[in-house]
Amino acid sequence: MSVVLNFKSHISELFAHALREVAPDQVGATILIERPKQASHGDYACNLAMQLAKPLKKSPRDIAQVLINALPKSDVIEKVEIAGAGFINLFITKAAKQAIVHAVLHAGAGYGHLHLGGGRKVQVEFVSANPTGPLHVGHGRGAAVGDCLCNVLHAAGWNVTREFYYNDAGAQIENLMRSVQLRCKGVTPDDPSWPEAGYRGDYIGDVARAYMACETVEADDQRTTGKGDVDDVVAIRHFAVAYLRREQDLDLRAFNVEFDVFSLESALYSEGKVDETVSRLIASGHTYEQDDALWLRTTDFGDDKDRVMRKSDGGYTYFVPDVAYHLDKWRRGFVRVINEQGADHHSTITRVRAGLQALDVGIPKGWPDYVLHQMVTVLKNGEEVKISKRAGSYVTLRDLIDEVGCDATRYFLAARHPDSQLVFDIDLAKSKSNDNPVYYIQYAHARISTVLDIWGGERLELLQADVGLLDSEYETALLQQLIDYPQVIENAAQDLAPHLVAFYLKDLAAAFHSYYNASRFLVDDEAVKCARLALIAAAAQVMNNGLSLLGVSAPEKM
RNA sequence: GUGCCCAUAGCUCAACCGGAUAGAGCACCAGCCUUCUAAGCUGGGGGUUACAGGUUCGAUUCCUGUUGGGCACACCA
Repeated sequence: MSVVLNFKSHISELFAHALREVAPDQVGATILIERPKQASHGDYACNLAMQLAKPLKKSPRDIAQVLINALPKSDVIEKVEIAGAGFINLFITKAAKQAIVHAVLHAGAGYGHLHLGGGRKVQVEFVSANPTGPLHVGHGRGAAVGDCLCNVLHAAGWNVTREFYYNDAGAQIENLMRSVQLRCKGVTPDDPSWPEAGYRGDYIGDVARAYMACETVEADDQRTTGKGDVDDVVAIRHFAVAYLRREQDLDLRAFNVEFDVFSLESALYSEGKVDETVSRLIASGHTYEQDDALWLRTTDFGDDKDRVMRKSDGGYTYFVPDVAYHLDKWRRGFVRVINEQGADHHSTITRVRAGLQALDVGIPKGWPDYVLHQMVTVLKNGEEVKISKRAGSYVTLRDLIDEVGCDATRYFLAARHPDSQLVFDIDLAKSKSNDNPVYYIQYAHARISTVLDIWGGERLELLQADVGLLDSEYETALLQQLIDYPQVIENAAQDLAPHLVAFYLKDLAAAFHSYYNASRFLVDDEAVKCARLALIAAAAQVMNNGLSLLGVSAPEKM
């Protein structure tokens, strides 16, 4: 019997065939195969007959019967039923389900890898914090969601580039430099002369101390040494950015997030890309001068008002280098770009897209894609935490990692739909109890590791297992979970929704825990033992694969 | 005032792009360890999917409006 790995697409093909036969003029109909919520409705269901009822002017149940008669033979299908208003319910044979065990064990870490992306390039830009302070919780959410999204896209067959863009030019850097300079001179934020917009966190003092002590920091493949000269604003600026870039890098490393490319706003200026973009926009005819400023008519492209490009003081507004940056991405061959950002930046989307359209260089209208995550609030002892010692006005990512660990932080920040506001409950994330989903999943993995350890046999033996012995309701449920995994990857990649992986893993762990409590694995009957161990080894493999997408470890012991 | 996001069990959240009886966990109640990890499992109660309309065979899902919460609305970034 041939092994079918993706029942959904297999069944979909069967129906496509039947549709061509039964209603050749309706081949445009979308064939949707779904998993019914109720087991009595089969393993998969198709609603095609109901869709066709109107155009064919026949009752759905009649059409369903005709479709079923035209379905090609398939040895993975046990039976087909018509139910309800005209649903076609399909039942998969036990043997086909059981075969998943060997499929998983053979594929190993590759199980769940798909070819949806076809090796095409996609760039995901995320975090992109300004180098003006430690990363905060919001950046943490961006890092967790973005990194997990990259992993999911990679698993789905995309060639992923992770990119971090940092604004090392512009007003906020001047502000940073001035704040550090003041600290160098001994002025502190509680001084009345401290600028309203100045940065007040303790870390500014650290930067100042390091600069005055002529320390050397390494960041972005460069070594920068403090000059100790309080009047050299260029040196202070350079050092402060390098110092904070290094600090952010360390935070990211502690969070197990790595980037392939760092892009600098300042480079867009020094390489002439900003000027070129401005020239192109002027040439495009979408700009005009007014009040000593240069404007882009973004209203031509759906914005609610036009935007200033060049201020009356001669400087460019933020969105100009942003457009230049995205033009650069396009030219680097990224036909697909996804920007993961905090929702507080959503207003830039229209502007950037408008700017790119105005360039008229063939960039598609909706390019690039965006994933916006909503705000994070941090809770401890039932109360909102708003400050940290180091940063002052916000909770840092480092605080969370130090307090609850990398695994739990990543899990909680990635396990929610990005569109929903997130409450990060520190007490929950720290709790080593069954209300903590991270431990729940990891515990399942550790239990399997222990059982396999006690067994002590060679993994290769499991490949010989007679999986036909896996027949209980618990085993069937677990088999079904393993079968569903690739579909989860597909959905997560398509919807840019990495949280689906987190929910899936909870379900997978639940199916295993139930099985564990209901059955013994290390039984006397060699064949049964082997079959059961093969199944849980496969489950552990999928847990491993899924957890690695989340960037969460899969411990052998707990 | 305008735009974007959200609203589902007491709490935290799901629901496979419109499907069949809306699901988990926590909390509450009642059970399960001389057995491979009880950080686990089994059972129970708990819902007008914020509200009001609309679209159709069928709506938590799509459309309109209302209410409530968040975010953004600079010649800031």
